[in-house]
Amino acid sequence: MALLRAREVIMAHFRPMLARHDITEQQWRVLRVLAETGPLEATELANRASILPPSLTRIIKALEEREFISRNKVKDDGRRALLAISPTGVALIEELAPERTAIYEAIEKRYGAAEHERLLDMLESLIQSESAES
Amino acid sequence: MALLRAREVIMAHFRPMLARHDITEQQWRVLRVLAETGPLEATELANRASILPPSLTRIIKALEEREFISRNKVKDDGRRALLAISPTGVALIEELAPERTAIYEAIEKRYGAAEHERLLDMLESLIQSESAES
DNA sequence: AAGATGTAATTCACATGTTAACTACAAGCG
DNA sequence: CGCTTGTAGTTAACATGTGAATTACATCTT
Repeated sequence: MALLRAREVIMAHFRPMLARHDITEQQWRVLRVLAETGPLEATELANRASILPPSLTRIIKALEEREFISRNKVKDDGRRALLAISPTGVALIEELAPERTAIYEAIEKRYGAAEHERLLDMLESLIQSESAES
Repeated sequence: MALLRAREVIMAHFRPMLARHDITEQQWRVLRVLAETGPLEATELANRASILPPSLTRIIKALEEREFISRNKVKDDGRRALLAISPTGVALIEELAPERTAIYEAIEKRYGAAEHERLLDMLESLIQSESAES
């Protein structure tokens, strides 16, 4: 599957950066979503980060132990909890941001900025056409 | 990452079929590669199926136990082994082929055949431009 | 209020992804 | 020949993907 291979070659560029800071790709995704969107409940976070609930449970646990995120129970509903990125987490994201941008720009340079954008549009379109199924 | 989500929505269509026959997506990929290409050594098979060696070792073991594939050591080199799909494996692939085709055609119908082909070309191009790095 | 139903999150079991270390064998080199 | 280097495959350790079952809590219904 071309989608699989494409994702592999892209992520290969980011892995050294993530390994240097001892976080996984998924942990990074979770932190980025929280940094960009603000505090979220677990279900919403799982959707936005494309991570399944069982995985998210484990990731949250790991990130909480390292104090990159915090959790606060929602009153009025004992099930839910609001997850928020901590200052430490924000600092990590900000530290990685320049490198992340540089990597993306390098990819765009090789592949072509216009192609890159067109590819993203097509992928979004594909996701739309398929995810709208009953 | 759009690539991740796109892959998810596509594979979601195939999972019920695979679950019915009690094989995983990766096992299916391995069998298809062997069916299409003929007997291969493990390294080559791993590359073609986009599966890492440790995963392939486990998958081969599982497929061997169910007698979907066979392995024969290469004489002159005690390390290598030729992996080949068995008649049982071929039968499984052939049984699934029509359904697989139908699913792809349904996707093309929703997304557009021309779009689909263009997307594949762009993905291949991206893979080329990135995988050629030193 | 008690029971049925629904929902958020977790836990379980197993398969795979990922990196590093390791084994077994081959090929080159002094 | 014995040693080094290289290569194919495996094993180990840990994180995530995946589907099913479970827990805890809410809400609905009567």
